[in-house]
Amino acid sequence: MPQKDDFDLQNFLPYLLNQAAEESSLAFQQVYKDRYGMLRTEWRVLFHLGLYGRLTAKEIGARSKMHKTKISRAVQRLEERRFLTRAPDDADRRQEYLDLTVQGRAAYRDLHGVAQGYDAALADTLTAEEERILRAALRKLARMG
Amino acid sequence: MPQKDDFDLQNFLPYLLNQAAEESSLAFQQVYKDRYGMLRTEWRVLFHLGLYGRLTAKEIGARSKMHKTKISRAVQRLEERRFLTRAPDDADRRQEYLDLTVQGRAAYRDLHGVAQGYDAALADTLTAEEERILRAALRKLARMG
DNA sequence: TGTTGTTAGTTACAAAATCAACCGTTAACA
DNA sequence: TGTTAACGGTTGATTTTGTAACTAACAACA
Repeated sequence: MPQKDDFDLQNFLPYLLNQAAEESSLAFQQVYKDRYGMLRTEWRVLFHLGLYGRLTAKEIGARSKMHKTKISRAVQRLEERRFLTRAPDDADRRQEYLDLTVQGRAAYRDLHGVAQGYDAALADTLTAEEERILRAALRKLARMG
Repeated sequence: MPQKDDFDLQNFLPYLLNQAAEESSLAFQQVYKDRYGMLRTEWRVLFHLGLYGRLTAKEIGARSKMHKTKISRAVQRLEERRFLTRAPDDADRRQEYLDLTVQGRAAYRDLHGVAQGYDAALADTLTAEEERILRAALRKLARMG
């Protein structure tokens, strides 16, 4: 029982997805790294706080599916660099509320704008139909509904 | 000039791509790790050699876009575990030809089959049109033509 | 209350990725 | 030829990630 011999790495979805993900994030990665010295985890935490406002680390974890140790370390670094502050929750002292500082919000606005422009530029390499179906298919594969 | 406020992480293509890539590779990762103790870099090198036959590390790098240190270390581990051998190139002694051993080819055939089945299972969560357009769009984004 | 189990978050240690410097070989060319 | 630059590949130091064990706080319920 021979295998279809046109099955190579370029046809393997996980590989294709990974290549596309890496390639497509390269230029943007450079921006948050160069402008704010951030790692991807930090940019993600910043983005969540900028978009949804005050959150706990747990809530960020639930939304982003990042592991809690990644979040913990990202929060530490963002705090050190004065992009966010922690506020104790008196009703449950295990958790802390995270808020962006003025500086954090400025970075968020800046990067949000860059991301939007970058996303549009990527989408421009696709037809409208491709873009729509790509997004739908990716959501399915990522199990986001 | 306000920003479109429906732009969140779930709409940011690099993020979506990354989530889909991670989610979709999880189960397969488990297979080459459990059966052969391989890392992703090693599975990729193995796959390239299985698919294209004898290659140098440089050629694997050109095809896979992996960094040369990753490839160097993956080759080392695959050699230690007797999945491949090195053959000197007398015409250019800087480089070596890499060949799979019998054991390496067996692992390749096994994993190739698993990958094919896994890819088909992923594709089954999509409609035929979605699948076709997804692959085309990913190739564009990954700049593979 | 007291015990047991769970949760939010951190820390310690191991595994892996990244980056720069490096070695031996080949190429370019004076 | 002799010198310099470029190349293929490896190594070592540093950074980042992953895994598990941990702390402090809360919850459930005898």
